[in-house]
Amino acid sequence: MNIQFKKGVLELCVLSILEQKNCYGYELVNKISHSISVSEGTIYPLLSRLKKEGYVTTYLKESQEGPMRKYYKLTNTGQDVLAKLKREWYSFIKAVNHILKGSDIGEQGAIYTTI
Amino acid sequence: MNIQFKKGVLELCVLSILEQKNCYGYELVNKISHSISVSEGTIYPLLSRLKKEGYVTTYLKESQEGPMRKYYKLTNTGQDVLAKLKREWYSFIKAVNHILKGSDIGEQGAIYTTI
DNA sequence: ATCAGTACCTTGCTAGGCAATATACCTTGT
DNA sequence: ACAAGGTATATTGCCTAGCAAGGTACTGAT
Repeated sequence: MNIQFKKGVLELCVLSILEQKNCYGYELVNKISHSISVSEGTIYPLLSRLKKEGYVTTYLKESQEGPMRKYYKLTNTGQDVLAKLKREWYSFIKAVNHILKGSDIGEQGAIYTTI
Repeated sequence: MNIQFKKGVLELCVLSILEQKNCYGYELVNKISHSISVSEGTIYPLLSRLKKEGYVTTYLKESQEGPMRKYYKLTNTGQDVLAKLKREWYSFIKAVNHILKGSDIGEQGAIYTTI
């Protein structure tokens, strides 16, 4: 897994998951790991950043399976940032695929984007 | 334009363009700039890296419009690396779009990938 | 001569991901 | 009782890659 590709994208992923459901850090690591390899040393500092920026708020909740969980909840600001990041992401991959297209077609299939 | 998204992807773009045609640095900056904002201070060090890694070779050629141009040509190793990077890129965006999907459908359209 | 376009390159800075490490809670097996 | 493993949080130091800013130098037009 190319580390560099993830730069900035994990923030998008975390915000997107939090839009669907409040989560705690460890849960996010596991959820994301199904699709993208990621470590705790990445997610926890990222979550601190998101809170510092005002994109999320936190609350504590007890757990039967271990120590306290710190849940993260998206704010209105966070929702706006997420929408902007999504737009940027889709236009970015469109731009990259446009550059790759020249040597792509009929070689490893095509990418069809409809936005 | 989100700077972080570009991390690692510009290498893919440069290699992909060079697969289609030998180019000099300034030309690459202009080509890529049509789709993705990028600066010379990014591309020139990147090209040095690619040469150091043995992904490209270089040759000089005179120009009527200015100083000498340094052309970059993909090596066999470079071709292999490009193929691998492309595979990684496509599987990466597939993974990210899978994570985003939950809140995506019927909101800003869908991304259909066929690889 | 001076400006703009072409063409190359380097320095210092910044952001974000990761391995390693640390802490502490709870359950299960021995 | 206690060790091991899963759950859960957080920090430190390192590395990579992109960028703004600055520098050099050639050519052609004003």
